[in-house]
Amino acid sequence: MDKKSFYITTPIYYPSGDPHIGTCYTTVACDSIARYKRLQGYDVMFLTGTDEHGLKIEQKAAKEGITPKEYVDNIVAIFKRLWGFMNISYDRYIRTTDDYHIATVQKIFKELYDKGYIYKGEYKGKYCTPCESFWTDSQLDENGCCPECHREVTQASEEAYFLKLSPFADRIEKLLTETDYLQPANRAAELVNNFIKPGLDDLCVSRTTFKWGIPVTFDEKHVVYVWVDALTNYISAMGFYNDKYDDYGKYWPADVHMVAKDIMRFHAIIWPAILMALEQPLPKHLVVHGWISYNGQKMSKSLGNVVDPFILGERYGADAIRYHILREMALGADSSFSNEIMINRINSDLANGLGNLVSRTVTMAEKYFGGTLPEDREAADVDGELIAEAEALRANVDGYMEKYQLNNALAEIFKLVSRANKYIDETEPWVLGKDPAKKARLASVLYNLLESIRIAATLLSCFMPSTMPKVWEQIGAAESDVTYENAGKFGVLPLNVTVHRGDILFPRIDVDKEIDELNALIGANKPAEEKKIDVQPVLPQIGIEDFAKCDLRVAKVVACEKVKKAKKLLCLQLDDGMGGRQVVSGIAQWYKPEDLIGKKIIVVANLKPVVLCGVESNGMICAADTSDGAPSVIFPDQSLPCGSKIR
RNA sequence: CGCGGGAUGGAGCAGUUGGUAGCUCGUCGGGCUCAUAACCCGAAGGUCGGAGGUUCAAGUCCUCCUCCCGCAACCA
Repeated sequence: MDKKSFYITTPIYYPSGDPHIGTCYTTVACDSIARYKRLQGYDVMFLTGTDEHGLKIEQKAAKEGITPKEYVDNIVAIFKRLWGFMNISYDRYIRTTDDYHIATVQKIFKELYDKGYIYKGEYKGKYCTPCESFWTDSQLDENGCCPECHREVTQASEEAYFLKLSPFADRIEKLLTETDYLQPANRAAELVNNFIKPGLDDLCVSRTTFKWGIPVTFDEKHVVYVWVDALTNYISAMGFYNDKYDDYGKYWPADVHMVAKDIMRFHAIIWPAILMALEQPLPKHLVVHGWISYNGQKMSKSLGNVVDPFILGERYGADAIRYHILREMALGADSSFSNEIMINRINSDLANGLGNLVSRTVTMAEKYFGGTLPEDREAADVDGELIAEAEALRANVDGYMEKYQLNNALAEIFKLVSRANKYIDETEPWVLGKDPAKKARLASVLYNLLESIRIAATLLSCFMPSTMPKVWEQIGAAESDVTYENAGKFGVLPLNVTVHRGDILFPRIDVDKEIDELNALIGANKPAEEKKIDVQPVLPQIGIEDFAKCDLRVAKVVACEKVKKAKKLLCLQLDDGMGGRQVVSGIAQWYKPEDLIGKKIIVVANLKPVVLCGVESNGMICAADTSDGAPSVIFPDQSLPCGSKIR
């Protein structure tokens, strides 16, 4: 008889940098679901991979003087090493540079073109000739110039292919609002209001300005632009329109695409549209999770607060990291990460709770019975509650797993761990141990504990796959005891089970000491990173007369406040030695008003006035760009008089 | 009035279809000693952002307001 199939995917990650804790979260969550489904007996297909084309990759590779393929090969190796390290049990790893994927994309592109969903049009935007790149207005730098080379851009257009989305708008809206496709469903409003109601724009799906992509077969100067390339990985990996695999009929439609909220839009709107155009079935669920923030801040490479999963995993073990991020992260919402929260969680749940429970139970079995329980038993009323909870656990966990609420599933399992710890206090086995007449009762108590542990550890093995087998070993459970089937039953271990005391499962961590050491590690990394500033090319030469046009002056900040309605703007009142002036500067994220008041700074005094967010600005404050994107205001010699001219 | 999310004991969060406000951590007190200074019990601590309204009854529904966080706009 055929097993029921279950197909789950992570996004394919863009290898423009090393993987971090956020990519880790998605992947670990998918892995745990995949393992749970396997435990339940499903025929699981778990797909992950990398999205390897695009301008950014091409440029990064060029900068390092290697081919794009060499560049992505290097990063993919890091991804795979991390997934190995984190025990990710993916069944297939797709790279969009694989031949079979390329073949699929080309066929799909041609089919959509033949059907009339893709048409040739004009792509308009700001174009930088030296970089051969188009930029949207929001990508341009502060001077309205190219964000890469900071030279002027021109309004230009190029020929490009577009995918029609409007024919699918109604169906997509219904998909989002009337089905359980999108989870959590409350995000549907956001999508509908922002993208569908204003009218779906046709999507640019090809480019001629870079080469690192999949060529359009019938128009060689075009390469396929990200959407049709990346999203179709979910079906090309199953052999759709290619000869590499033959599982499309078996696994498609996918049961779950899991993504972070930043790419929800593409999976909620564009991907269904592509499938509708291809007349293929739609995936069953799109599960969207939030971001992990670090000490309340958004995690970003430029802020230097990206959590490196390798460092943490080496210190605490992959399972502890897996547990922490799964336990802390509620499905829909963002969650904050900090070293302190993580260590406390590991200590209280894993070391004090589960690890200690196993330790004390196994120790008592050895101490009182030499490791092997006698077969005589004596039940008592207090046993009932524990046993009932243990027997009900699997069904409760199932319920949460169905809804992909992994944090709640884990909470449920740890309730049983707590209950078992309490049971030890209730039954006082150390008292029973002193009375030879209570041997049978003591054996019952320890057996009930071992059984509770067995059930919890069986279910937990999906979340912490490397540690739970050690638990099984310690409590004397055989492989046949730790099945899904047996996780729903109490009384599976043999009556005369033999335990084997082992190493401490999760060592307790000294919080203060550990945090100091982690901070030291981060501190050690910082200076090294600062050396890696991308030095920007020097602008074209100018004559001294051009420079003389800039009137730079020393001025003192006499007052400073945030501009209302603007997040990034500070409004400064300056004493420029000429009666004063008001300047608006986009540094509110990095400087507080009190940081600047009373200080002398350098101002470009003859800049044309502009109005920003309704406030007039007469000049510009000089600041240096730093490696992390934050400006660093230049403070001149504070004894200089206001109005001093700089040349 | 750009879109959306949020505001609940010290911290982080639950609160389903409205009916005595819960959980985890932390704090304080007690118990126990099998265990990884772990475990168990108890206590303190909240006018559920503010103001109105609907209702016998609102954290939970309606209106207005304040503040925070993403995205969009402004980083001269």
